[in-house]
Amino acid sequence: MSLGALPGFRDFYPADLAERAHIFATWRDVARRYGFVEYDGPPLEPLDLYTRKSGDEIVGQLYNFTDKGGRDVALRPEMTPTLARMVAARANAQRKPVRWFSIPQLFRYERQQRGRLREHFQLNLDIIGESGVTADAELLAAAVDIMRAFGLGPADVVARVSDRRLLQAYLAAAGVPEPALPAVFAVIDKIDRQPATVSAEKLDALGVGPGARDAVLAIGSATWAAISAVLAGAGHAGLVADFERYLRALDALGAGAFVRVDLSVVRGLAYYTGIVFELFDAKGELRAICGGGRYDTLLKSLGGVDLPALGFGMGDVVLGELLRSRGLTTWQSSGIDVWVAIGDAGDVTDAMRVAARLRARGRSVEYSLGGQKLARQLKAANAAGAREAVILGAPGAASGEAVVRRLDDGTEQRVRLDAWIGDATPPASNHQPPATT
RNA sequence: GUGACCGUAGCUCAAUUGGUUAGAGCACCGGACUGUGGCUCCGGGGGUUGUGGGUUCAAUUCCCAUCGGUCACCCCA
Repeated sequence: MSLGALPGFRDFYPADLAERAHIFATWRDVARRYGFVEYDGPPLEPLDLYTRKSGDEIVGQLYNFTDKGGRDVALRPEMTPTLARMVAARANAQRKPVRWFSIPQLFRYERQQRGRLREHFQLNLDIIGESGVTADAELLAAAVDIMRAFGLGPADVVARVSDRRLLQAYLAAAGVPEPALPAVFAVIDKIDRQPATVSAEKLDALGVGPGARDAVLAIGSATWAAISAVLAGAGHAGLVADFERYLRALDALGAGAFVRVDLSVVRGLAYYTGIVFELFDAKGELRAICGGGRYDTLLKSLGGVDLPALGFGMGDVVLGELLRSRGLTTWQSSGIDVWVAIGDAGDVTDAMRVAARLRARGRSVEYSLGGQKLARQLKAANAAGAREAVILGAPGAASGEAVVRRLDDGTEQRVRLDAWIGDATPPASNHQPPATT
């Protein structure tokens, strides 16, 4: 296996690429329905585009090197810095809000695990230049509609939504000391992945009192009614009203059934400034399918333009695992349209002429490249998934006639070849359900 | 980067717990059923048992290293 792909990198065989193409096509279709337009940037960027935002420690997770011109460069680990640069360069010329999406291949030097490779494709969908919560709702509704487009419903996928400011206010109201907040965020971020006793000990060590500690530990199961009551009582009626407008907007956009308020969603620690969300499979078996939120200060710190922004990333790896586990494998190839076979009196050049004319009309056509007897040709036609075979030079056929055989039920029809080719039209769709044998 | 477990054909798995030439199903290729596919039957290709050492008369089996995979940390853009 010395010739295999590098660890964490994938070979895409035709069946694998069919899945990838299906995912991309679905992403593009929903993005288009929401008015987003596609962009792209270079896969290789200056190293400091990433260190400027995240510090030098991120270098350990980058594919970086010095190029032949002495420049420190890195394969892109994320799209946001590139987006920020591109938007900043033409910020004044863009109609606001900007709705852009991209499907970059991203790279990170990390030890791979299931659902996490060293390379993946990630849909990035961002809205720039709108600070109201309707934009937040629009963004999540798009993510939810992507799930729907793949055939996933509320029983399959849950959107957990939170807000950095709500969480902070809620913790303060519960009695968490102000200086301990960042460290408490870190504990909450891990609350599902470590025993409650460990989380409790960490909170104790941070000087969080017993009452506040219990509130933190139960934060994932706190209902919006309970949370909003606490916040309203603590003088945060404005925050509560804003978030409720967000939830109502999600309902209006048809995404409400997927949404669950869960303040324990922290989304890392870095640059999110407002509403954040994650999409999970409802069974909780896989990693997050999608994550995103509002990052109003990031563009200014990266690219110099001060515009509010929000976006999400959705990778192809976990999504593909989820679709396969749910049996939603509609990308399987449906095979070719026509196989041109030649009988006794036929000649391979006749098959070529017929194939050429059918192909010119958009049909997918194969014929036997090596000389084979008819039984063999039909066997090959069947293996190729052809829907019908046209047999030239069948015994007793008049000049200009051919036999068209349907391969699903074996029925045959004698046709005038010219008329039959003339009737050929492109197939309605290349995404038929898989042909079961 | 740290730790645990696992590596046999393209895929899923065998090989009487150290024993002779490593097998089967599926897939692939071909033949027969005397020139119209799927079924059936027959045959074929394909493995340095991940790799390299070690122990032994003998290693797929035991030991070490290395590479790869899985999982948990780390990290999550």
